[in-house]
Amino acid sequence: MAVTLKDVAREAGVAISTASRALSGAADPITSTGTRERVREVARRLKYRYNLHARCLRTGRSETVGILACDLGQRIGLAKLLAVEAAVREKGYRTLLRYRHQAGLKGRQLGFAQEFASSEVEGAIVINVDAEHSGPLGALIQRGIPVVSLEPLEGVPADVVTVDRMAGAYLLTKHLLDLGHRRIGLLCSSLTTPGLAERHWGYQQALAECGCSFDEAVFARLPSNVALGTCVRGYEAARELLARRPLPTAVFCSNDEVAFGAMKALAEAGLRVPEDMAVVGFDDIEMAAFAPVPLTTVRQPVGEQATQAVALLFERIANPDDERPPRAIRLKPRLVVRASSGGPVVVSDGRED
Amino acid sequence: MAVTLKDVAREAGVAISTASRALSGAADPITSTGTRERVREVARRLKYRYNLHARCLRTGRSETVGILACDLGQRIGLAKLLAVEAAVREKGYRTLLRYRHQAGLKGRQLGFAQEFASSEVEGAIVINVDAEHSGPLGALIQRGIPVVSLEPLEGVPADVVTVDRMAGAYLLTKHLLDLGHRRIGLLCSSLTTPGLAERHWGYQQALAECGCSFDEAVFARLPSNVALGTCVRGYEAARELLARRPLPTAVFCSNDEVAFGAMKALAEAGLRVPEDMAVVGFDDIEMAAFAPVPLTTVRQPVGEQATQAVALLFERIANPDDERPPRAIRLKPRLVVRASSGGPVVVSDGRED
DNA sequence: ATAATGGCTGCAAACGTTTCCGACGAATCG
DNA sequence: CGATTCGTCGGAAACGTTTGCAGCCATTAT
Repeated sequence: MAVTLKDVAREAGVAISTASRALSGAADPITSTGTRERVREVARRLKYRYNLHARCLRTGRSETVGILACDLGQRIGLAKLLAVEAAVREKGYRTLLRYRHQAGLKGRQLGFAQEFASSEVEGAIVINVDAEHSGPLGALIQRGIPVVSLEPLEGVPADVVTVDRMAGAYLLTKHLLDLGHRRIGLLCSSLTTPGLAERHWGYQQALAECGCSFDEAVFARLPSNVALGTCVRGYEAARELLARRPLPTAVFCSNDEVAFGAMKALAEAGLRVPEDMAVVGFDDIEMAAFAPVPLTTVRQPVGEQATQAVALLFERIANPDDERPPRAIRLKPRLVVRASSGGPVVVSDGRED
Repeated sequence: MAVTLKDVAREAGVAISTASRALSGAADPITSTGTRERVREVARRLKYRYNLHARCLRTGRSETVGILACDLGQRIGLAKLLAVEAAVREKGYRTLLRYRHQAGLKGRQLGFAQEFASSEVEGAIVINVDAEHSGPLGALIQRGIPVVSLEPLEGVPADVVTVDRMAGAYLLTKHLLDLGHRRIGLLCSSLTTPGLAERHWGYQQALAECGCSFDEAVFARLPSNVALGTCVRGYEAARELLARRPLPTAVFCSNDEVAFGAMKALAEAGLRVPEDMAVVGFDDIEMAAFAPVPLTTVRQPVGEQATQAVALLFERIANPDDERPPRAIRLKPRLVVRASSGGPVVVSDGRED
């Protein structure tokens, strides 16, 4: 059906091997200029396209990296996905997307990482996985396929390029403390999940420096049903928090979407932002500046994270026998002060840590 | 390096073909239960994984569909991407992501659709492409690879499953007219791009029914620099619109992100929503309900669109020789009335058209 | 008891490409 | 002028899998 290398060779009057050389090697004069041009002309005329699987089977390289993600409810995750895709493409590689909706998890217990066929991908970038998949990820690495994660991973010997959430949380909390807040609410889905625990530590550290301590009463958990959407979950958690007394004077939201939800809950309760309650988010998605009250938040260096992760991955791919231990790169986020915290609107770059 | 079928066969004491049959066929008793179990046990022990490229080369099927997208700046496009991925995965196929950042276009003039190698994908879903790529898409179809698009496509014989934007725009405009508005601003990037032109028609049709006509003076074009982000572009366009006189009493934004930008411009100008100016968006992204003023908009049936598109694609894949002409399915969007338009908050389902 | 039947299994070809190796001609050098 | 070298090309093997075909053995029917 499809036109193959044999057709091109026959039409051009050369051997298959010659045709292959004429088409693959870019500048190597392993074929004479005459035949090379002739073969290429024929290939163009016949609309020849190489067969991916034959080439990959023969060369042993698939020129593909897998992108693994579990929950892309937040805009920041999608931004990272796109950034990784761009960085991978920059290297001339393909991207295979493997996405597991949270809702679909119960259907199949098998981790999706181990589902990769042999030589399907040469490496993988993990945007975001829940803990249940760390096992399969380990199996992947054991098969000699390098993995780089954008989130902290426990018990898996993978390189990680993370955004220092602790520093981010510290910056935000410090910012609120500097503005005089002493009772700062906390809205997130868990205190123990790796990425979130980090945030909590940063929050607590800033509190401790100020002589304050964490009061469980200001913590409201997001509903676990992700099908609700992150804004809605933030809204629900905020309503729960607002029912308690005494009210905090500020609230720390685990991401910008949650902050949007919280703002709605505050507005409905007749509370003004930031006069009655300050609000800060996390991520600095584009909409943060367009929130009901422009949102003070912390910016994740998405592009840099993707670039570095992909660079690390390709380094591993190029040196498969290199047994060097997993590396961890932590990128510093940047405080973006807007109106929702009530402070003077400035941007400090937070590199002092 | 990797463990192959030959290793499994040798270890199990059977021929390669037997091992293949024992592992591939699920229930066909083409091998005896004894050997099948034995081979599977060995495969499990050796952690055998089939080689993707060898299998695809032999069978001629790659079990992969490509996902093509050009500009994913809006949340709705990402929602569609994820929905398509889920629907494809449901069918047991892989998804290959091909994304072209708008900014990267000038770099390579080659359309990305024709870049697919032979037998790399069995079909493709187009989320969103600009007109420059319609040529390459045609070439793809000519190679016998079915394509289904989620946006209207000109001059390309592909199936399309679109959301009826004209109906959506009509619903929104009618809604504003019913509320007494007669001068309705229009914020979008172009009046001629397929998807947007549709919207404009719906807008004009509703206007015409009411005896009004379109006044160019209420149309403000979004800045073309997509790197700015959609909210910012909406903000800029709205500022331009607000500088003109007489002011419209309502503004129709080409999507929800633009509406966010517009709201900010309105707030800065001291105008209240909806009292001084009503605002409507398009798409109904999650955040629409969490805008500074909850946004009246039109909901795109994302899940249904993805499911139908994938169904159509697999129908074509299953019947490659079927020469039936391209089909077009138009899904009806649904009006979602919130506070930003000033009407009574209800939800009509717009199926009367 | 012999022939026919049918279930399992092994052999080998094929998918389309890359690449090693040998061969051939021309060109260069001694 | 003969020998060596170099550039160019063709032949053929190999990558790992699926699958048509043929052969084998056990079972059943005649």
